[in-house]
Amino acid sequence: MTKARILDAAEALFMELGFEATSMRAITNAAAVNLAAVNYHFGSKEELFQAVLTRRLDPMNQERVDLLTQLEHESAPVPLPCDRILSAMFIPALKLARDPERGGKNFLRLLGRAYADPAPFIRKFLAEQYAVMIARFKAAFARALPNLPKKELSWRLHFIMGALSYTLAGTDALRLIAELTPAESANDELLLHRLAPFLLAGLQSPVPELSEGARPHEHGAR
Amino acid sequence: MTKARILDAAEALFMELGFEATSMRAITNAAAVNLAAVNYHFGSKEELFQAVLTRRLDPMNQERVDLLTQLEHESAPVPLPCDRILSAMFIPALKLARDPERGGKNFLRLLGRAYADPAPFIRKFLAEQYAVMIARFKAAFARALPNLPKKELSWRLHFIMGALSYTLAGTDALRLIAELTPAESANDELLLHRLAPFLLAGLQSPVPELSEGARPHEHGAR
DNA sequence: TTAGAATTAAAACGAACGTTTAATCGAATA
DNA sequence: TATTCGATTAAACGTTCGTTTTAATTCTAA
Repeated sequence: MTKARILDAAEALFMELGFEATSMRAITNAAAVNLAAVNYHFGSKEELFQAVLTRRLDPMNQERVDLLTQLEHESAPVPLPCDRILSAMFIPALKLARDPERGGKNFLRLLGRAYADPAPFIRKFLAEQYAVMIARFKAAFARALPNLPKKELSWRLHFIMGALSYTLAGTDALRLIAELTPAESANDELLLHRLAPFLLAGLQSPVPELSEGARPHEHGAR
Repeated sequence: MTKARILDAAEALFMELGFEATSMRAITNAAAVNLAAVNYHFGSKEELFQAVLTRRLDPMNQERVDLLTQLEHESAPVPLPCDRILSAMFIPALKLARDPERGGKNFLRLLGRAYADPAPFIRKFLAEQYAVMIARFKAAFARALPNLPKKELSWRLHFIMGALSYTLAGTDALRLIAELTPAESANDELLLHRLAPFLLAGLQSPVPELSEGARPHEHGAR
């Protein structure tokens, strides 16, 4: 199927080069299809990019919500604890990373990059794709952390999404900085099982006191 | 000065559009200089981009190292605690964010984006820029956390750099997701004072047990 | 004042970009 | 077999890209 070959080739190239730096000719060459095939099947380069993301992202986010719902039912009437909620976010990502037929790590790296892409159509698309899932998980966390102010929870969710997407993007630059071997940083399972406890500790940490002038370790800035 | 005007305009445009999507003509128009001026003064678009980053990044990382050294001397012979080490990373970034004359938030957003950019010359450049500073901070953390395995520390530093750069990049997309007002997410001081305790908790959390088959909450994957 | 270098200006370079057009193919339908 | 219609092809479209060239202008120092 031509459409699938284009999607596969585009996924790999967008991951490697980014959206702007990937040309239609590079995509169609890699897919061994005619140059016009992308515009015929998808309309434009932007729509192709969205199709590449949707193909994997939609099912994964749905799986996350379904898993969360299932875990909550198993735990009811006790609220699902934080670590189980986090696992409902991580496990579908992990399963996808392990499945080469669904793009595997390549797709997750592409996704991590897309988060930081300034192109408006990408930002808009991601916000729409994630809105439902994030709201669902935020509600779950709010039940697990009844004493955490909503605003603080929003911040911490923001940090979690940041660390997660950044980590999955797997930039080689910081890989070197952290002195991790490629084999280690390419092991997504190991990675996520290190990341989850790290984020969990931050999520469950006490609320910092930010009352006027009472910030810890002020060093004369301002 | 023509060079300075080019650097300022390029900084703003690279931040807003990314490297590939920013054209030389857009830069020189915004800077009100001739199109050829960039190639004359900087050689190429890539070298201009590196010049934009170096102008701010070099002094900031130097400031971080200097501040860390000073705090360690004040604390000696007791090892500097984690929260003070983290503050040596954050305070220079905060000061830069507050200083419009040094690019302010725009530059930090640009920097956060650069982390996720797949372009090899950017990755290479950043790795070189950060290598010294990260090594210096890793040594400081190792002294503060003598019981934490080196490899685990590498991971946690990776997560910290990820959350920090992602947060400073300030993507609008997830701003919406987290239901934070633009005013709130634009307040870098508030942001970093929320992020620091979050990361500190993760950094100081106990080492997770990852011995074979003893992972917490395994859910049948594999 | 003037020679010479530094800088700017305007124009053009070839290459690569995303997209479109028009012709052709291939298989299912009648 | 003839017809139809979606899929594919080759070619060209106009635009924009980063860079270079050439001429004019400005600045500096003798």
